[in-house]
Amino acid sequence: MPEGHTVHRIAALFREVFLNQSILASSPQGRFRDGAALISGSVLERAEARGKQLFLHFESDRIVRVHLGIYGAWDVMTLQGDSVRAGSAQTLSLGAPRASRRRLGEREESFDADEPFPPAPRGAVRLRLETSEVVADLRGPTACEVHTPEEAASVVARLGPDPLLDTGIRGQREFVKRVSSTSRPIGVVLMDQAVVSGIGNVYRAEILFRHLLDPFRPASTLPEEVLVDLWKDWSGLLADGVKTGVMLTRNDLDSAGRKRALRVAKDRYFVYKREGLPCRVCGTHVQMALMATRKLYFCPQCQISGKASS
DNA sequence: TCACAATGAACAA
DNA sequence: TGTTCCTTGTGAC
Repeated sequence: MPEGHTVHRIAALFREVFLNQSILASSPQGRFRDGAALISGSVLERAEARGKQLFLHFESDRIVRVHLGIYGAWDVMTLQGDSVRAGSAQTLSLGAPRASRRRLGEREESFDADEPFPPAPRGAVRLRLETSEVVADLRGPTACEVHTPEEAASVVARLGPDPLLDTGIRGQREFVKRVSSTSRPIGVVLMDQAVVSGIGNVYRAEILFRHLLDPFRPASTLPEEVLVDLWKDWSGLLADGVKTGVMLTRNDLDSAGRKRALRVAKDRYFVYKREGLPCRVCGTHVQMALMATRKLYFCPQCQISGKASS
């Protein structure tokens, strides 16, 4: 996934292309046929992200909640250039108009494709949202459901603060309170969406490294100033991820290195998926351990044994 | 062709 | 703690 930054980008893109428009909804795959029928033809009134959850508010108090899970993705295709003309039957009969695709999910890409618009669904499309100029295909989500406002509210109520929504001191206080009230390992707690929204397996490992924290240390033993730093760091990383579409967590790069890392995934991280490779700071081999059923990467020197006994 | 991993989380026991 | 679900791309054969 699609960690928190991806979902905020999707919400922003949907506001850009779908807001206040009547949307055709369908489920080419069939597994969301009833839900799609409930909303099809109605106007999208709001599109919002909270952590990893996307909420699409349609008329008549119908809210579609989408959670991409570990490999869900949206494929968004828009007509380019003379979009209105290109979409007309007359132009279509002349040949395929040019479409632009943008995928937002486990990997983002954009490319041009010479194919008719709207393109035929490829693969298992759970939900297709469509106007005359834009098609968005959803594949592989963990959750895609139509909610009442009450049901949506109860989902939101179970989520920890999101730095993009809970700005200022309130979000920070809520984060500090929720983290410090549990003795579970900080590496587990950062992944818990009831504690803080939007952090996934990549950001978890990278944030812990950036603060030279032992992932196994009980959260309740961390000083408040460390927790404040963690919150501020997550806020900055999330904002940066939303802006660039990339999880670039290294803060040891010059501008050329940063530019390269935006292109090359292997250059983006301190420890994530770098098991056995030398730590970028101390050269010790990065280790991997399972934590909260997920692969956790860390530097045993920087984060555990090498730390001053503070 | 096939096994497997992947940025996630709900559920059972 | 372990199992299950969702889908696709990759890399080994």
